[in-house]
Amino acid sequence: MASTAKPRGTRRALRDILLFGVCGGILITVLKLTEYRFLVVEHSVEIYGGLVAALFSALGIWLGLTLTRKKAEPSLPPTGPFTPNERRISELGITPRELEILGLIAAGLSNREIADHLFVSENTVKTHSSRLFDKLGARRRTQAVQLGKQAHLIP
Amino acid sequence: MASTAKPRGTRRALRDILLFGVCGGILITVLKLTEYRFLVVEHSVEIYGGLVAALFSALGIWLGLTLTRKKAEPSLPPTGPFTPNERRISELGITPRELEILGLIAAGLSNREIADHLFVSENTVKTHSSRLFDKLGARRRTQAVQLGKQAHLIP
DNA sequence: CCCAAAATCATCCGAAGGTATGACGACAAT
DNA sequence: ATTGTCGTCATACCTTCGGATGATTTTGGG
Repeated sequence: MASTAKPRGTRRALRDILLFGVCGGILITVLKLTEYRFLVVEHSVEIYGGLVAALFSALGIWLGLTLTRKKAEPSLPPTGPFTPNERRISELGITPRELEILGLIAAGLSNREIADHLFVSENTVKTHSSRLFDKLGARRRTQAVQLGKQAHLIP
Repeated sequence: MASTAKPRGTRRALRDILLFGVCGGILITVLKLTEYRFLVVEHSVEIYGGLVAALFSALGIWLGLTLTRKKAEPSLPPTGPFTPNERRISELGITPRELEILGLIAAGLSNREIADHLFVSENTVKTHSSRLFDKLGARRRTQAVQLGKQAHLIP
């Protein structure tokens, strides 16, 4: 509990302060560099700063977009180009029962509903799904569904 | 300006940019007074440059993550035939933010992760998703994903 | 300027999900 | 007969979700 001390209210303020500090440092440096070379316009430093800021924005956005595009999906074991259903299933050691439960999870059913649908106890469903998540490398059922579809384990 | 929900994102980005420029200008002024005292790092410009690069990356990532497609390029059609079916969206009264969160839920993210990704609090995400579930008629997030895909709200 | 919608954040609390561990029976392979 | 896998179930404990509610702020329109 202490590990996740989260002052939510400060998030926004923190952002602004961070922005302020960061751009301040950057501006200082750039100004420092440019000043000793071409800058002889001490009266129009503001304009120069604005220019720098614009350049920063452009490059920053580009950088951020590029990075986000890259790390879209961190698939773990798919070393091959394409692995069919059963191949991947046996690779991951997923049992038929677990696969069946994955399908029901993807259908949006709760553990309780799955248990009723399969005529087993809810604990059993939990055990299966736990092992399934472990094999899939998922922490949540939504993630398990995503990974399962991605690996063509389920339609 | 295609199907991207344009209304409030532009203004927000504008505000950030403006803040950027303004505090930059202020910093410059302040700098003008201080640089004649402490700034004696002319010999370590390289190190300073490295530092700037690091801050650069951080700022870039932050910017890219925040303004992912709020003010990005208008290249939407060539990416894919994904039609969010705005008819049903407005029918159900789903706001852009809620739709965004639905997408992240479908990606398998937890509320906490979504909050971090969008730079808002977890409570906010919960509020959005709660209303989203209500509008979709879903009781679980897995069900919301299923219904959302079924209604072509998400790819 | 005031209003409405949307977005933000918070707190409480019960429900559902997930982890860890252990156990038992069925069944196949060795 | 021993071993291993699979399916089943349980108990305890913690985390995450989801509902309900109220509040504040931002933003766009009249």
